[in-house]
Amino acid sequence: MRVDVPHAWPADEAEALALQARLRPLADDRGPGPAAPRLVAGLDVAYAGDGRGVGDLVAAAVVVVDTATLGVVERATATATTTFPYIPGLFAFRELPALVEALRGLTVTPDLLLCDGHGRSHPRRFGLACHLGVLTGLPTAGVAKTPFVGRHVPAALGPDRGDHADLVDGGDGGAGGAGGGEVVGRALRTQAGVKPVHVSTGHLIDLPTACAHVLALAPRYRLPETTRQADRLSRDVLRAAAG
DNA sequence: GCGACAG
DNA sequence: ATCTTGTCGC
Repeated sequence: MRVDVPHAWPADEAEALALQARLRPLADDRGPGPAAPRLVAGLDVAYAGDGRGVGDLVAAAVVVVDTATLGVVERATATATTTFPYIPGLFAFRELPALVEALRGLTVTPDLLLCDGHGRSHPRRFGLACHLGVLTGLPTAGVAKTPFVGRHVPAALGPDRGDHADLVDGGDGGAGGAGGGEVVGRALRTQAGVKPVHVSTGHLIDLPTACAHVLALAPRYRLPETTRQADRLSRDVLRAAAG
């Protein structure tokens, strides 16, 4: 598929922050988004070296899954060298170049992109998933393994598969009932008795819809099949490219 | 000033 | 993210 990056890539933190401010208004929070996406793509990046600095070899992978069968429809990968360090809140500038290159190798256009990281649950409401949505013009959502911005009330999250609790940022001590605050995502239990994943919207989809798709893609494991497949593929490619 | 901090 | 031993459980 075609993906344009119509601007110079940030060279430092200040430029990255400025770009986020410029692109943030372009992220569309309106839903509902795709009600029954046929093709959902999972994206992930594997690192060699310490994984935090510049000059590290990385491998990006995109795996498109057919939601009707959960079977793999297509896979695409790309290797690159990092040009931006790992900085919480600026994660996209580290991973996007390789991910965009991998997406360009796709012959089909996914109906939804699921990122390994956050979308709206970000300090400036513009995490990787939002950024990738703006660049591709496709619906996107973030599925993160750990919380970033926003907390949920522990007691509000049930133990069963499908149980969920809002991730609230701001307001009273951080996880609020009536003290205001902003809902930036949702802690979603994809497997009974297992630690939840953190879902947030990226672009052109609403939170309930995003959670429904993530849950459907995770019938057996904690992480959605898309993410699992992309994670495995990126590691395989990195291993083949490095050692 | 200090701690926290997606992958 | 990546580096790793052992351990519990299906």
